Amino acid sequence: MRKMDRVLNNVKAVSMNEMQRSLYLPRFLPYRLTKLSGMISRSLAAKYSKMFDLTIPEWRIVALLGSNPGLTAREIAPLASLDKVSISRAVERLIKSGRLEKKTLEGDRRSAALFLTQAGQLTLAEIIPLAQDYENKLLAEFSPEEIEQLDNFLNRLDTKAEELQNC
Amino acid sequence: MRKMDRVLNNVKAVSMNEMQRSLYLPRFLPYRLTKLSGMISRSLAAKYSKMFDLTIPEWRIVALLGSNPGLTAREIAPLASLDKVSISRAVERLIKSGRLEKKTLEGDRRSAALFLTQAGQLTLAEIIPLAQDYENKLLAEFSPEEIEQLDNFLNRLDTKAEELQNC
DNA sequence: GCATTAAAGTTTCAAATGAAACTACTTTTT
DNA sequence: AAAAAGTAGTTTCATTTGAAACTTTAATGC
Repeated sequence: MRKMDRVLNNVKAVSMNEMQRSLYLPRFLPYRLTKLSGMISRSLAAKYSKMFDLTIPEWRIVALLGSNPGLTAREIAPLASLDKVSISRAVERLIKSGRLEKKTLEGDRRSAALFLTQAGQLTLAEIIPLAQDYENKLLAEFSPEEIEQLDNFLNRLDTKAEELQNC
Repeated sequence: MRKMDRVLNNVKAVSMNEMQRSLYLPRFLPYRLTKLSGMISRSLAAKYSKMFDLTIPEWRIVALLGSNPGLTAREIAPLASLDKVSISRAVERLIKSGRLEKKTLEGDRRSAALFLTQAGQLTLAEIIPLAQDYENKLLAEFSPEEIEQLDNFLNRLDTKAEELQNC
C-alpha cells in the first residue's frame, strides 16, 4: 500500500481528534483480499466443475488424500479448512462418482479412513497440472524473490488473522 | 513461497515427463488466499453484524456512499464488487434501518441516486475506526516498505486474476 | 410516432451453506 | 459394568446466495 494511501485510510494520520469520514474501499485490505480470492475461486471452480464435475471442497479432499491416503474426515477438516458438513457432503459425492473409498477404522467404527480409488488418482493426476498452470499464470510476472516474499507475507497475515479471530 | 516449496508444487521442476502425483494444499496460492480472506471476512462480518446489524455488502455500500454520495446501484456494483441482486437487498435493508435514502433520478426514473442519512453517516463514522483498527492490527508487524510491497503484489495479482477470468 | 430492443432494479426460485439436532459408537466416571 | 458424557459423521432445517425471469422506464430502429 502506498504511504499516501495508508495515510488517507488512517484516522490517526489525519488528525488525533478528527474522525475520518470515509474509507477508500479499493485500498482496504480485507476488501481487496475478498475480491481477489473471489475472482480466483470462481475461475478455478468453473474449470473444475466443467472439466471434472468437481466442487472446490471435493478438489481439496482429493488433493489432500493424494499425499495423505487414509485420512479421516475429522483429520481433513483443519488441513482443508472445511467444516464437517462440507466434508461429509463432498465425500458422499466423491464416493458416488467412484473416486473415493471408505474403510471403517478397526479401532473406532465411527470413523473411516478415506482413500482415492484408481479413478480418483487419475482425476488428481489430470487436475494437478491445471491447478499448477493457473498458479503459475497468476505468478508469471513475479520473480523468485518476489514469490518468496509473497509467501512470507501470506504466512504472516494468516498467522495474524488467526490470532484476531476472536477479537 | 520458498523455492523448495515451489519446486515441490511444480510439475515441470520435478520432471518434464513424470506427472506430479500430489499437490501440497497449504502452499497452493488459491487455497491460501481463500483461507485468509475467509478468516478475515468472518471476523469482520461478526463484528459488523453484532455491533451494527450490518452485513458486508451493506458495509461496503455505506463506505462507498461516504466518499461518493449519489451513486446509483449500477455504479456501486463494480466499485464494491457486488452484483445487482446483493445491492438491491442491501439497499432495501439500509433504507429500512434508516441509514440510506433514495432519490429517483430526474433524467432516468429507473435509477435512483443513493445517499447516507444522518444515521448512515453516524454508522460510517463509528465503523471506520474499527475497520481501520482491524487492518492496522493485521499489518502491525509489517514495515512501511513491506506494506508498500504487499500493495504492489495485490495489485498485480488482482490485474492478473481479472485477465484469467475467462481462461 | 410506434414498435422493438435494451437497461435499472426487483422478485422469484432453486441450489449452496452452515448451525443445530441427531445417530452410532466410544470413553470416562462411579 | 452400567450410566453419563463425549466424539465422528450425517441429516435436517432455516438462511444465504445468485441466476433467470420480470417490471418499469429509456433508447433505438423503422
